[in-house]
Amino acid sequence: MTSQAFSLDANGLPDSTSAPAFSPLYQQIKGLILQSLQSGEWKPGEGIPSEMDLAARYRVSQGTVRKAIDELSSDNLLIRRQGKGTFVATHAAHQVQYRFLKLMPDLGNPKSEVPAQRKIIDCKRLRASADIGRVLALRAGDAVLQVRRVLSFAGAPTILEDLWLPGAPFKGLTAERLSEYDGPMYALFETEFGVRMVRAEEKIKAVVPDAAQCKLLEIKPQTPLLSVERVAYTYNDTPMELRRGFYLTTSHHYHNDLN
Amino acid sequence: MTSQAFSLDANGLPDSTSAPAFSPLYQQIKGLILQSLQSGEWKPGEGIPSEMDLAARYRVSQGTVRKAIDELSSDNLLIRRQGKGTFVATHAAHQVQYRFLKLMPDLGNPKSEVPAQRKIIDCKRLRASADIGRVLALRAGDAVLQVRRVLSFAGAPTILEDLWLPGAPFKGLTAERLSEYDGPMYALFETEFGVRMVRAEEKIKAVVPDAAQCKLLEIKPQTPLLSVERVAYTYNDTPMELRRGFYLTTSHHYHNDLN
DNA sequence: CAGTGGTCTAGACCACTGG
DNA sequence: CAGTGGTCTAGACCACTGC
Repeated sequence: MTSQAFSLDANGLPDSTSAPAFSPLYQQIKGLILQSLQSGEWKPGEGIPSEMDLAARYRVSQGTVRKAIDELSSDNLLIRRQGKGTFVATHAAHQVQYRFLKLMPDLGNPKSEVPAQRKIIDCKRLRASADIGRVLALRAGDAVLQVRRVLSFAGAPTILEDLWLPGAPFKGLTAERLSEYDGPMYALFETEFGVRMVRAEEKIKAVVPDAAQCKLLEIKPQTPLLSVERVAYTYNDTPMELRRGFYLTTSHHYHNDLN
Repeated sequence: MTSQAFSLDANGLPDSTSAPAFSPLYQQIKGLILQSLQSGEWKPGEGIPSEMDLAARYRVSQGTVRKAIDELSSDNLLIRRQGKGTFVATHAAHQVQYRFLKLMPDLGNPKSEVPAQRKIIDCKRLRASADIGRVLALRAGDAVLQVRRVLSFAGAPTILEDLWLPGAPFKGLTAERLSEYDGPMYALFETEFGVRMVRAEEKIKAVVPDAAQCKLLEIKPQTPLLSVERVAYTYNDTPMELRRGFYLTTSHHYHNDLN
């Protein structure tokens, strides 16, 4: 790919052709950086070239590159570290163990939380149902990986998760691989399958568990649970995971900041 | 207040006194703008001076003011409109009716949702309990306003809310005022009491309703509900409202975007 | 048309990191 | 110390709004 793939010249002058859709230079730079991230030119955890280097590469000023990186940084795709450089964000960072998990203990601060104990209940391949296929943008009958697992905190089963992954990108994922891996599941997806989850949407309801769920979570019937249905996306807004979690909220809560 | 209340000169040179805590100019400008917002110099919905005017007022460049406004804008305290100016954010904006309410209908897009029907069940003054007082940063025994109301969508009772407000700032708030007002409650707080809610935190659990709640929401016992406990803050991180909502999630869900 | 926010540049200097 | 991101400035021009 050339370093001048965008349609404005270095001074931001628009094409002479009538172009009602105006896109600022820094947005186009942002797009180019995004492409390099998708293509794997810079991998999660690695550093990207310095602002000056990128400015030279794209033939724009440092300020323009800066604004592009600013946005990618606030989108949590890049992480800036003064004096060191700019790095590709990763779920494997030691700092925040579970970036998408918003369940917190009612008492005590989250940081002192002991790491969750994970147990894979089931992991099998099957054909996508209509519902699952639609959410994951698959064709009817495409292969899907289905996983069920339980997370326990301090020995108490607290989260039951069913998740569905498109078969193709996750070829070779087995219960063993999942069990052996010590760290966030999304970190394994990054290192083993090159799939980086960028954002997600959750729909939350209150539900009554069925018998199987009661048994796995060791609760008595009628104990209300939080149903958390998550769709996680990679770059390009491609859905790559459907996950339905059932959270026991007797001593935990789902935390959300509004602004 | 002078226009030079900050401790750096116009070129950003630090005080000669040893100052281990470095604060960039634009952060200080941000603080000054924040003060003007708190003091009511610019009221919700109104426009603030242009970037050039503010730059002159604070004796800095337009770019520095710009960066300050950028942050306030991404904090949802200001709203920029190209060609028109920069305005103080308000809950009264026609566009987004309920900025803090994340309950969405399962079917149909949120925008076509009919406005909620509101009904005040109860509104009384009492002394703060230990729990409430702690959350609202009141002294034990301070006056507190307690409100209970029900929101219905398309005729179906869906949300039961209990809320507690500090008595002093909301002096004069009655069930009548609440009932008569047509619009978001937070908009009424702004216009009638000069209290602007800036951010909030929510803790969500799944619960079983009691008899009174079943009756008000017209549901049968054991129907699980979402318990949404919200603390809302004004400027300065001052807590100004505790609200406990019970959401019926049979045909609605709590929506959350993760990134 | 003037006035607003939005983009872009070029250059200077500061704060932080690591060798 | 050199290299990185972070701040600040000054000036030019663009896109949008409303009179």
